[in-house]
Amino acid sequence: MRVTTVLLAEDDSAISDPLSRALEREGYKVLVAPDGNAALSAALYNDINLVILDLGLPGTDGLEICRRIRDSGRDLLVLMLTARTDEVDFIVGLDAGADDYVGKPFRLAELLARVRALLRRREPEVLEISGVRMEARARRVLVDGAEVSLANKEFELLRALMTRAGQVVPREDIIDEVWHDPSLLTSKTLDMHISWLRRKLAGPNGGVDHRIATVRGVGFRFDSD
Amino acid sequence: MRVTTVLLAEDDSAISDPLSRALEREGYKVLVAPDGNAALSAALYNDINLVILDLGLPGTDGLEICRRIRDSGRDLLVLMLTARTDEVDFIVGLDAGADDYVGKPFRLAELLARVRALLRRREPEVLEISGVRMEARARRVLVDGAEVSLANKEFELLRALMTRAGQVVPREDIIDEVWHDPSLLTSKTLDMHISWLRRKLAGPNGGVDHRIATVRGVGFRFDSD
DNA sequence: CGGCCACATCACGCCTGTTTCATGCGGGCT
DNA sequence: AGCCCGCATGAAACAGGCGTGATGTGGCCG
Repeated sequence: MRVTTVLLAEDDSAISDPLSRALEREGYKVLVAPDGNAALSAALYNDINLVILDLGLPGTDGLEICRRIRDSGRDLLVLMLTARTDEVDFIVGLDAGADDYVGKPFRLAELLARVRALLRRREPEVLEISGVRMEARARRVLVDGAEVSLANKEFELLRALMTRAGQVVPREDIIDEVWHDPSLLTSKTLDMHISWLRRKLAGPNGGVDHRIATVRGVGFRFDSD
Repeated sequence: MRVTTVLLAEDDSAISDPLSRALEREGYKVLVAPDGNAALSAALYNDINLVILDLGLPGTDGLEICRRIRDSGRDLLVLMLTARTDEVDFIVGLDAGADDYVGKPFRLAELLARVRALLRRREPEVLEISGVRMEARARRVLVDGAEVSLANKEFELLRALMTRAGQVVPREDIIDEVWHDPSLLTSKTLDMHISWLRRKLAGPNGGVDHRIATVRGVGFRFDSD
């Protein structure tokens, strides 16, 4: 599973509606659960990476849900959301095993930033394969020691390939991950970016890049030598 | 990067437990002391950078602990934490030598922000990267040995970039740190200051500055050569 | 061998993010 | 008051990112 999935456990559609749209725009797959039970079962039986959990959910108590999620041993992040901003709740919330805590009202940008920050923990800081070194936080890529400057999409594309080096990554997966938009499925845009990326990876002397292999009818593969 | 150690002097484990987890997540090493004596000896005999000191600690009085820490001459920061939020305490607390003061109940985000802000003061007195020497207390900057005079915002901006040299600092983070005002996010003001800063860093002969790199759509990076 | 299909590239052009210029405002200093 | 400096902002120049249609290429299958 490459695409990050967020479960939004929130009953107020005045919140969940725009928020889920914002999250989708950020490239996450979003599930919405309008009450405690739905949230819990969604969290346990789907492949979720992060739960945004409103404490004021109807049905099972939010804290209880959080605890049960923790007890289940699943590796997912919990970001608590609540109208009550006093310390008691935040303490109790963190104690129940939440990874972070945002009080309402919140700024959308802040919430998104927190989500990004939480998810960043699961990304490796530097990846080095076949002479290509990718430094995530510096957003920098070195090929055989020399820095090459990649555009945003190129960088994401390379990351998508490198994090699964040695395996074929289907076109569809790449598009999900880099463009977050299945409507590009039929487009040649991806090929274009592959082309640019290969050229940059090949170095300035313009040789042919041997690292990104095409698998006809399926996708691409970043070879680990 | 050195590890920053925080001493959490707090007896209520309902607070210290989750709070220490939150601090650890921020990347600090955390020690917990459940009473006054433990706090004092931990502060004096361990390599602590910052103490979060609950005034309501059992054993030795919190203010007294603070004074003793100060008297010991150790270079550490004290952030006071107390249920009593009236200004009398605040005054007394600062008088005892606290560097900052947070009343309960507090928001987690706020406490963490204060901690970060305090620790920023501890940042190295002089930072020297890629030929740029920044003397924090003197508020002076030398580029290849020659002093350049920076305006306030320029200085803060440069500091924000230099303290995270080698990493991309997102526009949003910079604005948080330098302007404390998210409404500037959409504005070109930051770019303006970047522009001025680059010009000054480039030196009088007006060459192009190579140190501050733009990362399109993300932020800026101060390159360590 | 011929045709088809998937992929690679080229050339173009829009659009968004960045840089810079010019301008104005306000606060501190003389 | 008059001046200078720091700083925000609008407009305009500019650059690079990125999607698309046209066109080339090579493999695969009949």
